Amino acid sequence: MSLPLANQQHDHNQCIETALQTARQLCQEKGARLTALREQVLKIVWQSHKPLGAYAVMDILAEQDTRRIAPPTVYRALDFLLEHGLVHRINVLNAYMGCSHPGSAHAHNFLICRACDVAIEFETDSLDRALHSSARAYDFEITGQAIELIGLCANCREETDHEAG
Amino acid sequence: MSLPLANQQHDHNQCIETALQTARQLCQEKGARLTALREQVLKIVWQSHKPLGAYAVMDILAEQDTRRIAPPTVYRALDFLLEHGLVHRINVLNAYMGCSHPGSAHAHNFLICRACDVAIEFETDSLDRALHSSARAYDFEITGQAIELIGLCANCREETDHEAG
DNA sequence: TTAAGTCGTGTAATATAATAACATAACGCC
DNA sequence: GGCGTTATGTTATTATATTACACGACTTAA
Repeated sequence: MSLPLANQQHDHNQCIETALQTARQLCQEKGARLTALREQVLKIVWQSHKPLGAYAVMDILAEQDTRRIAPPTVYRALDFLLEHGLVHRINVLNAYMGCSHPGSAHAHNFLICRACDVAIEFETDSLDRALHSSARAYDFEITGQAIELIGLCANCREETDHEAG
Repeated sequence: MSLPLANQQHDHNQCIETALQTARQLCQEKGARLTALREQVLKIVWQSHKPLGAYAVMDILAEQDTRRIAPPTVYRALDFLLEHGLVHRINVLNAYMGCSHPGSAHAHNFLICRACDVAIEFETDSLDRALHSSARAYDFEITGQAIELIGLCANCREETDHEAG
């Protein structure tokens, strides 16, 4: 199995372009208004594969744009994007990142590297099954989930090994 | 399978007592100092099976004690308790709750009822296996995890059903 | 028994994250 | 154009968490 794109050298502009295109299409289909501001925020969040805090987004927004940007502006845009599945919130980091598979119904599971901060979105049937079977065992109805694994990605572990060895 | 204690009528004083006893023993074994303040905070966190915010803990502490309590006091105590596995942090709620199985090596998975706020700690082999197999697939080394499932517990779902029906 | 060192706690200020409440502007539709 | 709805702007505030430094209590060893 090959490593996820986030861990490889890749043309990230392509990631951004794809994300924006998909977002536009999905919003059009749903009749949701992907306004200039919302698209700008989505693009900022997609600048890298690292989750970005709301205030970081705000700062970048302020740089790109001369007008003064206040927190609600950013949070509203993020809320819109969250609602439509275009970004995810990483709770352990209080941060936001672009969704890699918007549109497709899928669970939101993350591997978060504490060295390089990259967050990798993944899904597996076995995990979903295990989660639902646990919930069933406790007679619990799942309506949302936050699965966040912290650790070291392949790249960073390599570097650490080199330093150590 | 019977419902977890948190969902049943039970003598909660017993929960608290057990938690405190276990904590004292574990700390003694490890040479960690469970000071009066730390024990007091642990007891407060254990007042219920609902995660409690740091500032809520602070308010209760202030009520119990005439001296003024500042945030660092609480956070330091919580940090100590977290370090020694006596409490958990629930990220989706920015809140803390007592650990049901301190001392035993175990993963920290939670079912969080959004109606009654009770959080149930659970563990299953299949979930652990699925998590580790996912991590392996992405060549990722797990060092920490936050598995938080949001939804409705059995009790609350019953009530909702009654209302609806 | 005191001096030095460590660890725990107190205190003030500040950083970071998020929301409330209300005003204004843009858009979509007759 | 006028009207209702949705989006954005603006100010203030709340919620969560940390920094930095001071003080005190206990530990150990000269």
